[in-house]
Amino acid sequence: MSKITIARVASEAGVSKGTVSRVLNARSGVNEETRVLVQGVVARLGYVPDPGARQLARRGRHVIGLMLDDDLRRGGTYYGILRDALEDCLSSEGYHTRVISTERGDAFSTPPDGAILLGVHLDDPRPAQLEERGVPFVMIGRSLHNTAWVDVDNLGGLRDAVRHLVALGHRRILHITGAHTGQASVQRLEGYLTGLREAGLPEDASLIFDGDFTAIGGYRAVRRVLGSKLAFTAIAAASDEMAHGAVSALEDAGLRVPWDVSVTGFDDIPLAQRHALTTARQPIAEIGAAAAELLLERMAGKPVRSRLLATTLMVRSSSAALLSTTSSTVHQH
Amino acid sequence: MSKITIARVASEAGVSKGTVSRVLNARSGVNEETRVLVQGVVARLGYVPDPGARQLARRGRHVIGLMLDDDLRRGGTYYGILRDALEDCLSSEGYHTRVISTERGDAFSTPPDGAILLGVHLDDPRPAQLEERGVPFVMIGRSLHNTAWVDVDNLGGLRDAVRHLVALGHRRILHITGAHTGQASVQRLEGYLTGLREAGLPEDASLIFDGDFTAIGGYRAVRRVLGSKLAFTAIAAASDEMAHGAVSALEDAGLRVPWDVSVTGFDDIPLAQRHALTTARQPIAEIGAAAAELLLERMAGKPVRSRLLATTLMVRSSSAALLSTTSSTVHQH
DNA sequence: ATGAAAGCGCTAACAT
DNA sequence: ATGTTAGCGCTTTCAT
Repeated sequence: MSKITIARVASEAGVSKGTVSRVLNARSGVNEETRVLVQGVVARLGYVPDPGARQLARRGRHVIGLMLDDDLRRGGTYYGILRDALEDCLSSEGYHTRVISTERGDAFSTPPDGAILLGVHLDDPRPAQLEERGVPFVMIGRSLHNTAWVDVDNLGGLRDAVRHLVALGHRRILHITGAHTGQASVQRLEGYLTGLREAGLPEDASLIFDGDFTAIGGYRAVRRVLGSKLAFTAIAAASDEMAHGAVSALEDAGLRVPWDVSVTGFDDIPLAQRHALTTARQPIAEIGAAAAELLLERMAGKPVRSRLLATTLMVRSSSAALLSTTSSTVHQH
Repeated sequence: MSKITIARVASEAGVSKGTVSRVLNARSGVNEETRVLVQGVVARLGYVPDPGARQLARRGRHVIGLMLDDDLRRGGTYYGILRDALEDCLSSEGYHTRVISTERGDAFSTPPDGAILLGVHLDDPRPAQLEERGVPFVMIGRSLHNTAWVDVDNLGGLRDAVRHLVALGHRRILHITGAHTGQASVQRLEGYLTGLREAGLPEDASLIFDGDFTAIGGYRAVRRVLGSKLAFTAIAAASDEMAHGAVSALEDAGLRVPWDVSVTGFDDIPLAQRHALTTARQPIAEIGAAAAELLLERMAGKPVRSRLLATTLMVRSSSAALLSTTSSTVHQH
């Protein structure tokens, strides 16, 4: 059984390759009857156009650069999934993804035909460089530039976590922040504050603890909290890693999650599932898909668009209703 | 400036497209002089072959499957780097990498022309499935099967770390193991024991602590150690994550690294550099390159070969010579 | 509205 | 050892 080509579809439908192509690409100027006929044959044969041939014939260019600094690339979980999602979407459209390491300096020896930027900083030179060279691009994460971007609703995610905790009866909710440098941390902190505000709870700076997105950071934050005799019943961390560290520290101090303290994370990495952590899930695959879509639009010369994707609160067993006794409030053990 | 094609390279080099193609694909039957000449022009022009056209022109589809379970793919650091290395090597040979998720079950709707297997378990069905379908493959990590594999010398790496600690004067060296299930953990433990044996030190089961490859696991292991009044001056952890957790726990207990305790890791992830951790570096990119090479050999019908890659001990400031006073031995604080 | 034919950039036979 | 040429599967003129 050899591969099904457009020629096969054409002959089987009794039309020319050109007509089949027109149908495939939803081009105008095809008789409704013929269109239906061809679509039928396509479906029956299970024909899938060859992406490579397609791009080749379209005379377009086909290389998409995935630009990131090595640190991010080595940074873990997020990158792998995102990369896979991106590749999935783009390769089916006939594009080929190439990783361009900022550090290796091979950035522009051969500019790609389009680019996806990861980990863009405020004074990042890449957007300007690409602009200058006329390479269309989409950034993952928001920016001030007037460019296309895709981002997750960090604020909304943390706000949802706080809402959830408030609904469970919690009033003394701590927040462990991520690294100061990132936009995401700032937005998540803002989400935390928004959640408190919505619930009519006071914003109390003493409830906010610095983390660094690592499990150890979360662990240590809780250690500090416990050392400070602060009263609290819940912790909304800015990442799953930190939430995991926080849970561990609570356990090591003899507190039980969720009975004594409720904890929520952010991201929904596999670790969150393993530890049954309530968390705001980032739709990483969707972010990749959206980025691919927007980039293709840009490459087609369409106007700049951006997308903010919502998180989904995954309620698991690290959060529970506050017991209605006053004694349940945790004081220094 | 229009796109640079093989024709452009050919004319610029004063040869035919065929010759350029032969050079590009490292085919035999090209004069050394011409080869160098063409390579020069390719480099000067920054020519990159169009992946689509390439795939189209080749008869077969030339698709390499990257098979892993989603858990591994989401597992972080290692995967991202490896994937990049693999893609680098394979795409320059005209192959296209496709991620095949074991869980998504799309494994064999269209079998790839070759496959790289990650995270193979003892009773993994994939090797047999591939064998049955005649798909050549290479596994990353050793196995009992008579198949090609690439692996890092886990035993040697840990042994080197222990040797290093012994050379610094350490005698009471702890080991924190990884997850029990993995081959890598077992081999690293074996390396630890080998190191002790070489130095004429006794194998003492009470010096071995269970970790789980996470920072929190390392942190907790050290907590247990400190709670047990065990005397020790160094820790050889089976991963950087765990070493990092161990260092944190030591610090939190008022001990200073490396003055009071020396710590070594394994992997050399970016975190190890940030925290100046002495560690056995895994040559991840080389592993990818070797896997690509061996797979290409297999696909060319050459005999099965395997490769064991050495680690490199990166000596940084988490390890130091043992002070020659007896009092430097750490007891329960 | 449809068909015929000319490429897109590349590889692989077949010549030389 | 190198040049020549015929496609690979598709889109896109240009005819009809």
